[in-house]
Amino acid sequence: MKPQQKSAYHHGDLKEALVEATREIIESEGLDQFTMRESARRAGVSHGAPAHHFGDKTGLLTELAVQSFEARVAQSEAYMAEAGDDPMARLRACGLAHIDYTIRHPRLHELCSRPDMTNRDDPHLQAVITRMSEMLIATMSEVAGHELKPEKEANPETLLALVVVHGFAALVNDGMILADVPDAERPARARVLAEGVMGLLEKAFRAPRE
Amino acid sequence: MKPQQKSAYHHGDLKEALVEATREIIESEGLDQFTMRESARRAGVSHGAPAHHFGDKTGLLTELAVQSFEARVAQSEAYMAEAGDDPMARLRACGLAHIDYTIRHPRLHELCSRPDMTNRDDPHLQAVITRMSEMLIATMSEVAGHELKPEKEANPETLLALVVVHGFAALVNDGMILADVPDAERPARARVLAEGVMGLLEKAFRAPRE
DNA sequence: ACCTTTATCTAGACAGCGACAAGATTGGGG
DNA sequence: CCCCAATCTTGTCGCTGTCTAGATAAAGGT
Repeated sequence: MKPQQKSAYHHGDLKEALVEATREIIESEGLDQFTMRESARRAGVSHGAPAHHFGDKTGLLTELAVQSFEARVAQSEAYMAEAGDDPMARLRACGLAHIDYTIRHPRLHELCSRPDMTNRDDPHLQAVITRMSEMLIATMSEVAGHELKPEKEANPETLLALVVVHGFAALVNDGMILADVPDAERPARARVLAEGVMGLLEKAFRAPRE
Repeated sequence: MKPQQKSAYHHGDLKEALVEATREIIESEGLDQFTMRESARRAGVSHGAPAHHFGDKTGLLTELAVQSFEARVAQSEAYMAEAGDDPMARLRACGLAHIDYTIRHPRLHELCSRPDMTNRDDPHLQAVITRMSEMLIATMSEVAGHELKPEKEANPETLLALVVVHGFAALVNDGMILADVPDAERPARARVLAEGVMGLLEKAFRAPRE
């Protein structure tokens, strides 16, 4: 019953092994270096095996994208739990968590933001994205003091928060800032900069009634 | 001397024709649909012809990226010239110009932000990116009232401006907002939202001395 | 006018890719 | 015990990017 290779056939947990191999390829070599055949090679199976579990290339990548989103949400929940009960502190923690995850896993984030490589109609993918959106709206609602509409573009504060988190991480990953900083130090340096930007932002947040 | 096809050989302006074909493929079909062979087909030459002018796939895409950056910078300059002399108005125009270009040409912007598909060491590419950065710093310096350092991460205001422009456009192109709006209306709708966000932001900008 | 040089483009080959189909192997339910 | 369904292999197809050698045409010197 162990998920070891009992024989050439019936690997035991090939599906997860393929996803894991794919994650390793993408995180170390980059998204364009991934091929189904290379994943099969690393899992020690033939080049046609992955198709049986995932249908096609998009299917495999979609499964990895789902797992990445879940890890992102989990990290965000952990940061927020650590932040205590103050709504603004929880919002900051949420933003910093997303920025941190995006910078620590730039290739996975790239995968997650590429509709041409993932199946946007996949129910698991839709579910985790929905869950992530609801988390944000709930957090923003606590700060606002009343229930906000689920449409993110409905109120400028939600939009601004999204824009800053998304934009800051993208700026780092696109090499427009902190490009010369070693990878290991980048998350810490980014956090300092992000806190500075967020400090500036709170002026805009604390005076919502003009 | 006309750049028409004088004969099968010596197209006359094949290099530019290939770049143009590549632009059309990418803007209409997407970045992953582009192949050197398809560009050659559209230009009416053999599959090996592009390599002579660009070396390899990256060379061709780099040339297109350079042209895209130049168009972006040109549009930004036009918006700013139209905005008059007020520094804050010029900064707003600069930001709106970048957002507009990014949303109108999402595939080209994707190309420009993918180091794995373009040669970052290309001198033309470096030149136009440098020119773009200098424009931003100069514009921010006018607003600040004194000369800012060229490092974008040096002062929070510059960073925040970058973050918001970059992030807003990315949010739209990633389908996280305005996803249900038809392509034709999206730039106009985005502009309204962007002006709203920028209005919120000016509170943070107008009180730089805490 | 001729001939050579050089830039340009063609044509063919190669390995690697994703997808598909057909077959081999294995484990579990009747 | 046996058959069935799930799992994995093997071979094939058209496509890709890149490399090579060769064909063609324009330009320039004499």
